[in-house]
Amino acid sequence: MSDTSENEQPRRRQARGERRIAQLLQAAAQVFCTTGYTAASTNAIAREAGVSPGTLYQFFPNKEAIAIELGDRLMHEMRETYGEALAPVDPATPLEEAIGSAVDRFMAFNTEHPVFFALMHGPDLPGGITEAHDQLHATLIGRVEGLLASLLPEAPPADLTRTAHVCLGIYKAGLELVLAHEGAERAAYVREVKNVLVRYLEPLVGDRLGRA
Amino acid sequence: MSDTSENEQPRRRQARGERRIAQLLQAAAQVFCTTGYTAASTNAIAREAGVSPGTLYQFFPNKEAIAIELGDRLMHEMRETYGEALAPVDPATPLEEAIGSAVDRFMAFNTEHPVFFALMHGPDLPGGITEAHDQLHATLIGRVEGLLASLLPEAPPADLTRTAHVCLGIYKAGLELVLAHEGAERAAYVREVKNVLVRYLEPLVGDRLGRA
Amino acid sequence: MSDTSENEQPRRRQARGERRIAQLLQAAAQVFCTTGYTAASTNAIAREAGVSPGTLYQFFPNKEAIAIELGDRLMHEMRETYGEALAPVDPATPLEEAIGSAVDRFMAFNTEHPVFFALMHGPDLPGGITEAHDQLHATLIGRVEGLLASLLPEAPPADLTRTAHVCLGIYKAGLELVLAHEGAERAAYVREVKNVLVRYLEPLVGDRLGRA
Amino acid sequence: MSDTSENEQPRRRQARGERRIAQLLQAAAQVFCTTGYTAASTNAIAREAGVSPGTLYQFFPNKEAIAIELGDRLMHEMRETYGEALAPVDPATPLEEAIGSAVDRFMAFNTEHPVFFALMHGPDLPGGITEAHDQLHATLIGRVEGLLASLLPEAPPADLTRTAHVCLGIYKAGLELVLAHEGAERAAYVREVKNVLVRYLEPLVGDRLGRA
DNA sequence: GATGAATGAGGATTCATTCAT
DNA sequence: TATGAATGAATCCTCATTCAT
Repeated sequence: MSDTSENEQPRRRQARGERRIAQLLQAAAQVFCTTGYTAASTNAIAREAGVSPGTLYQFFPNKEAIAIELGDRLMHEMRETYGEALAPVDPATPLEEAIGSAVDRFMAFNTEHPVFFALMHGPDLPGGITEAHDQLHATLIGRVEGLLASLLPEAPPADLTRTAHVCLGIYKAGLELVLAHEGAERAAYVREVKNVLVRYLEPLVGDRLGRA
Repeated sequence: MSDTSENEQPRRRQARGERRIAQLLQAAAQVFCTTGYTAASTNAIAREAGVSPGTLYQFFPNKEAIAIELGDRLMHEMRETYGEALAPVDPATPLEEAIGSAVDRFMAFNTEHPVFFALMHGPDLPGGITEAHDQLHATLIGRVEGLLASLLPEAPPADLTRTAHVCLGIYKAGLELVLAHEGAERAAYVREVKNVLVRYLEPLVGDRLGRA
Repeated sequence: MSDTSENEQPRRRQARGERRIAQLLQAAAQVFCTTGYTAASTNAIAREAGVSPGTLYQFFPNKEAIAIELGDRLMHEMRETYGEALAPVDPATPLEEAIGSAVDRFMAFNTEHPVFFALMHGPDLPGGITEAHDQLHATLIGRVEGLLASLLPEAPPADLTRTAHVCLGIYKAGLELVLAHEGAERAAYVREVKNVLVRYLEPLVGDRLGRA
Repeated sequence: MSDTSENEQPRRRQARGERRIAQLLQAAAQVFCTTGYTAASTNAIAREAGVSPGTLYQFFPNKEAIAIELGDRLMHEMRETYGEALAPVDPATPLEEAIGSAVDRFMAFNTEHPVFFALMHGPDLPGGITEAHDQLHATLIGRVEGLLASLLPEAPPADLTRTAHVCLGIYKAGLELVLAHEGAERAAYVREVKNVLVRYLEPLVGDRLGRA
């Protein structure tokens, strides 16, 4: 009846739940990485998490929801780790440096969280109907747009969006290659991704530099 | 039962078989496009082809085999339509023209054969275990390498392969964006893809031009 | 922990328990009405009641028990509302009036408590294995027998029971029709039910009237 | 290539399928009778039929479809066995005879096909949303209306429909009682059902007889 | 070759019920 | 008491594949 009992009892309960959720998400990450999103089964996720199927459904209504939550948490962690700082770029920063550091950070995060790729890639049907994927994609596009906005302050919104899509596409394609290689070759691919992006954005940004 | 029948019957049978195979592959293309490779079911393909599942298995041992054959035929048709010409490029051709025409041709083919994208994309698991996908990918890489070889005759093979992977990655990412849009926006994305590729390759090719 | 607490605590607990039980039964009524008895789930009942599944099982050992208790309370309320009066009928009362008022009262109760129908109907298997249903049914039959006994004092028990079953069957069938309609049509069906019962019982009762 | 081969091959195929369908429907009838429609599971039906679940789904898309087909076949058999003759009644026939023979025939059919009752009863939720049940019910109402139309040629359609619903309700309630008893008691209930119906319809038909 | 019936394991999801807290 | 997490069998249904005809 005291405040503590009313606050802590539920907290302890929720704590167990939270642990289970984390455990399930981790298992889901594992399974998504191994088999891909489409082929991943809720039963497999539950098995990987060492719980019964019923338990999974106590926390998530379906596979989609798991993917969405996973994506949310990843984006959250990304923001926490690298800060909202992805966006604002000091106009004085040379383009190569800006791109280089952004790519490095993204890559670091993606190599540490391979699920991210699986989620970005999404289901294999061209149009990709999945909410999870769409949501993640939209968030990413937003962040890239933010970054680009600081680099290309005078670009019309439509162009900016298009450029963001192209950059993200390049990054995703590059990421696939990076993840597929190791060591020196991986590093080489990272360099290529940066190159492609820098060279692609250079002319767009050029005016700014020219004026400065 | 006579000798003649032994000569002609098989021919007729093979002809019928060929028709069936074409029919099945077309149906498979349709289904792959609609549902994606992973989610496509052999039963659905058979239904779409208007034949029984058993018939399908008379020509293909499994889903994989269908995808592989489909990829082969697509590559074949691509070669027939655009010729081996993709590769040899007159060293005098300006880079933009070479890239532009190659992208246009690829894009034309891909828009006419949407399956191609589904096959390239393959199942959604990162590492891509599927033979069908791998095979198609390898062939494509080969062709791109060929094209690049004529542009960068002095590049070491490892660099060439890497560059080919990057170019194909850019192209695939671009294709996804192109297919996702229509009209003017689609055209704009096509332009962007060309831009990206040209700007990426320019410095590599530069020496050649400089020398010329 | 003191003696007083042993006297008062239980009372408070019982009071709370009673409230919980009432709450659960009301929720169960709601769910039974919405989804039918067979399809009703204990989890759904608990959710509807705003408590956890565990709490439900603290008061009821299973779904059956809920239905039984619900039936009991309904019968109890029925008795309290309309009195034991259902049974004793002044022999001088004309049959139509006796039947008419009995049907009206039953119908009023049933329209106010739609669960009643769900419970009477019971699970959809012909033989009705459910205790809940059986118990309710038995009680109802008993009451109808009581009513009939006052109308047909000389009928042999076996006939009386049979007649009671027939009357209850007619009433239940009629109730279904009544509940399925509204307004004037509903009223018309109520009239029909009365008609059927009166006409069915008339000849059986006739002797009594003739003799009197 | 001859007509026979084209006609008979499929026929033989279909023959196997027809047998399976009959077998599945019979199994479904069994299961519906035992457990009721709502609680019946497709797996249980398949098991009862001695086939795998997949086989069941080759012929029926879901439980509903099984029930519908079962109902259709039952109605069909009913019509074939007792003829469309249920409807037209010679105006000279005494009411008791007409009702008596109709009830006898219905009862005979229903005792021989206990599923019928399960299907008529339908799922246990009051509103009964099931197509199978609705369809069967509609057909039955239609037939009863036909019968009544010949007895009450001057009744307005709305009354006729209502009367049909009441009669069918009485019959169904009676059937439940009849099926729940055996031997002499069962016979007694059959008599009661006839009584109820005759007494209910007598006054409505009376004019006709009066005039005759 | 062609058919379509048959399989049975596996998919997502639900549910009555139990148990630690 | 109350909670809500946990269970695991059971639900419906699908699918790649095989096989008798």
